Amino acid sequence: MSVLNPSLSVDCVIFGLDTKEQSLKTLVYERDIFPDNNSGNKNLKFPGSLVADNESLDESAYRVLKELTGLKNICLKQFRAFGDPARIKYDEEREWSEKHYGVKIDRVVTVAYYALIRIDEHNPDQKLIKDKLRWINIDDAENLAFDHSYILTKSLEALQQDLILQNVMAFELLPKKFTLHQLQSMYEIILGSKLDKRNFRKKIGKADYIVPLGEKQNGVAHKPAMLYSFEKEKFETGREGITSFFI
Amino acid sequence: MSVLNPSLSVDCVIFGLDTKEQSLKTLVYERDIFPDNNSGNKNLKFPGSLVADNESLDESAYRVLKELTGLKNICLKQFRAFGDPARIKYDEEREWSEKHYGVKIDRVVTVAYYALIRIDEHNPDQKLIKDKLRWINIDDAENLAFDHSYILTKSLEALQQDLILQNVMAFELLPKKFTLHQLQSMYEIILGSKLDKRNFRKKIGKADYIVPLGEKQNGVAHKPAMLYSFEKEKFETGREGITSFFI
DNA sequence: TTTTGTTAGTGTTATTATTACACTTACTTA
DNA sequence: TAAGTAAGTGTAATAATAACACTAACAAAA
Repeated sequence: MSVLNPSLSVDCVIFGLDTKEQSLKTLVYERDIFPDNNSGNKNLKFPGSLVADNESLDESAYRVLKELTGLKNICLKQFRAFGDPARIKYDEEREWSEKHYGVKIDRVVTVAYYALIRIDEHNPDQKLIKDKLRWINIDDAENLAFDHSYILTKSLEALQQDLILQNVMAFELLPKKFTLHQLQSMYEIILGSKLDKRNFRKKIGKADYIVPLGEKQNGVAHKPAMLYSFEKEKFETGREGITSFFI
Repeated sequence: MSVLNPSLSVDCVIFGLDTKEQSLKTLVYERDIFPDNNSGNKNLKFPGSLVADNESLDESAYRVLKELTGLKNICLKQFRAFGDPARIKYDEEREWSEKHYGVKIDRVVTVAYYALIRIDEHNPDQKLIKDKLRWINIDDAENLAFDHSYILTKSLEALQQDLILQNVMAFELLPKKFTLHQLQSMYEIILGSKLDKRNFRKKIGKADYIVPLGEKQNGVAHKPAMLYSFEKEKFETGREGITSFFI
């Protein structure tokens, strides 16, 4: 690999939808620069790295994600750069970074990306998960390393706004065949609020890109639900039906 | 001043509302690295500079704007980073940058900001305007230096989206006392489309932060219009009335 | 003083979107 | 066979949007 730029990094905020727990989590990478007992979350940071001199920001983000988590074929979205010279708060953090990357570090501007995946589908590399990576609930993500808690707040705002303004990412989270309950539940988890079932279905009914398959669930301990699929082509061309999603 | 980071810059896309010409312009800085005759817009770039090592991105953007245009007290908004390693397209551009900043330059990631001002109010420094700066119509801004035409496209999208989702910046463009015609006209210029007068006024009527002053224009060659003012406090707290602006 | 040009200002109707709200059905498991 | 669970369905009130055309008040020109 080529030379790393000591003042430029990318960070990936990976949101994981936990459909069982009905919660939204984020993937963090654990280091051991502060002693275990009273470190709080200071050892936890988002997967990220310095940018190499021959790669674009997007390329860098995808590379880093793959190297640090094993995740690929997921869609990252750049949402902001963070450049406070005091982002690196502790001497230990700076020392860790210098040792880790093998370069002298002064200030680092980071370009942040986010992605949204299903935890039960795209699980990251199991060896990494055991060793360094951990899913934490977004509500428990205070006082992360650097300014990463602030980045998390901003990325959640960006995600919610993109979801409301109809981002395709949301649909790509679902299995190929899904029920309206699953779809609604996904919106509720991400937006952090409950939606009315009947109004939700009324709205979905107008979207021509969400099509019933004429096929039902089976093996469930309740009335089996109709399965639906998301038709990307219809979504991208036209996009009639839904005006805006649940503002 | 302190050391400039050779791989990190900020660029400011300043949108200027030209109320007389009913058009949206942008402020560009002219260089002389390509011969005058066949250079197209290649000599034109947005005001921007490398970032100093002790300043935040925001500070850098405000500093650069002031140094290069004389503009201050305007609100810049960061909207994206651009990091294609091939952003610098021509050898001449690289050479110019190296001479200009006095550092060796490989690849530069730029963090872009935009602002929206009224051309007839905040005119930039007159000496600079004569010498280096120029307002150009956004429709004539093709083939600018580096990737600045692409940056312009993206910044306009960001501006329009922010305006629709009710950004305060728009109101700060207007004189303290303004007519509904001026307000509508501003929206039309920025959004690039015409709005219905009656529906517009109906919508504005619901916004409690746009208040009639009980005072009229005078000296105009037509029926004098009621003057209104924008009340920032009411806008920031509550913000009842308008739901979303003209999607 | 009359005419011309210009922007101000106003209401209705039809359509569509939003919100709030409660019961029966179909399946599995105990 | 009962209990538990999610599926699925309709209405009515309110609010938002879109399309549409004329009269009023002023300054300047004729």
